[in-house]
Amino acid sequence: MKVRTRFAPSPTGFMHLGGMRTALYCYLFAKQHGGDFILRIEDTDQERYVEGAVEVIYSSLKEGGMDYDEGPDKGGAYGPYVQTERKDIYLKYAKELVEKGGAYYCFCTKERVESLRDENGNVRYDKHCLKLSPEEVKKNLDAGVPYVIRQNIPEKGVGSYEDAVYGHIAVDYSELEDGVLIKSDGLPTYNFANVVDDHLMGITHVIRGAEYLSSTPKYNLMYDAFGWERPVYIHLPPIMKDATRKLSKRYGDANFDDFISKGYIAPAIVNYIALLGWCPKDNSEKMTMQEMIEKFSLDGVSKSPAIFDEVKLRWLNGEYLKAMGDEEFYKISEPFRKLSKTYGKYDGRLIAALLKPRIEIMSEIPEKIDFLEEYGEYDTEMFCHKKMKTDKELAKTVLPMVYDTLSSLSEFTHDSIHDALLGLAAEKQLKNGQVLWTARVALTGKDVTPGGAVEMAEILGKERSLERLEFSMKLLEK
RNA sequence: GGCCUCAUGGUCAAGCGGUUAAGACGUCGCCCUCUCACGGCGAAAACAGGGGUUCGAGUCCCCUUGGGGCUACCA
Repeated sequence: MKVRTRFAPSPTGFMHLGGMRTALYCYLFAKQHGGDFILRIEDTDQERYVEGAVEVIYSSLKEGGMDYDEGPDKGGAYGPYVQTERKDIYLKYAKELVEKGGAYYCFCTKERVESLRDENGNVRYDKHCLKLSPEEVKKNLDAGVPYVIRQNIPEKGVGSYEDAVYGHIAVDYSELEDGVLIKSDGLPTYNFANVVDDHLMGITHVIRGAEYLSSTPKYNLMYDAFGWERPVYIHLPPIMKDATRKLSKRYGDANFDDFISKGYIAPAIVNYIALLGWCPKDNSEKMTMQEMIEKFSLDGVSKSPAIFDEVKLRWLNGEYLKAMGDEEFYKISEPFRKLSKTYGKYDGRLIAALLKPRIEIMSEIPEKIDFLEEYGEYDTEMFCHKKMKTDKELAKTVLPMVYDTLSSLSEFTHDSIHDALLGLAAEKQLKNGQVLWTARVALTGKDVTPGGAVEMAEILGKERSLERLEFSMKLLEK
């Protein structure tokens, strides 16, 4: 049988990393088995619906490289893929479940249900309406009395199943309550819709967060009552912000889009979250999507919560950046270079190439290069460097030589500057560092720069380099 | 509160009865080097606690502690 998995988010906000990882595992598992990955929108909670959230789900999955085979914007043989568009289907199956004894109509008012609240504040429905005779039910229905449809959970017995990650799970039915399947607005709750849809859409493997671990026996009861085959369950441990808080949209820092705008790239994010809760057999860390598809395996999925570590994500992102071609980095870094005051004034390709191995996320770009535009009076103590064997007196003699050397250059390229400066050092019997350190300080007025004297001169260009050398020579005379 | 569930360095994690308890990030040190970064080498750093089972337990069982989840006409 063909494997079919589904990612079923509710459009209540932005795409957060926890959901992203669930989608990823669904995708990896399906693709590994040559199966289909389906996107279904669970929008039965009208109150939490957020405008635009569906589009974010589409674009995030696409950016993340998780192309779904069927979905609302893609079509497929099992549509529609939006639950509110499937309303009639649920009601039909709910009625069928009532016939089969797995559910029943409930006409109780909210007030009455509220009055059932126990000392812990938990409401547990007392099956009051289960005792209604068919005639009474029909009478109420005909009279248009508002109703919900509740699941009929056995009062005794144990519901158990084998989870592919957590193993044997057993819950006593007495712990479960007769939850609402169809709400008074006629829409189904998640508890019902997911069962009906997963069956109708031929989902073979249900992959979702571990928060459903203990309610799964309720779903199995429905599968059984309908006479449907239960899917394989694969529950996933949560991703945490820290030891006690789950990573959630509420903190506003777990959105995929936020990471993109901070200068992380999608493949790195996806690669990183894959590692939260899963470890490939060979312990690989940096993997392409294709490699992840090949290596994915359920016995490598862990059961314990994983804390999201942005420091490691940064590192991985940096690895991706370093492995990227210069031209590609030049292109994707454009929006971030634009944020710098140097934008448009220097050779963008040179700057990009210099930056690529030195940053982990692209939002670091402006601060790394803005110094190019901040040249001015600086502390000449920087010329003193013990290890380089440099000091101010040396600078006074070296700088004019550097000036002459550079000004005589007809071609101002990395190689020509490099050869000229090293040639100067050799000729004057100086250490490379004595010339280069001195030149770099004079050119930038900084003790730390991304790149050495040669790179700095190249970026600044001949005219600006000479100006700055001149400025530095005067500064030293003061 | 009840029920489900989890527990190896700071973090991600390998391990699936016998190992000097991997690896990665981070931290620190050294090397390379014109600073920074890259790269290379190295170090510190863990089986939550207590009982069993066993010749032998991080690995199996129980309890304790701690964490997470469920307990909605939310998903």
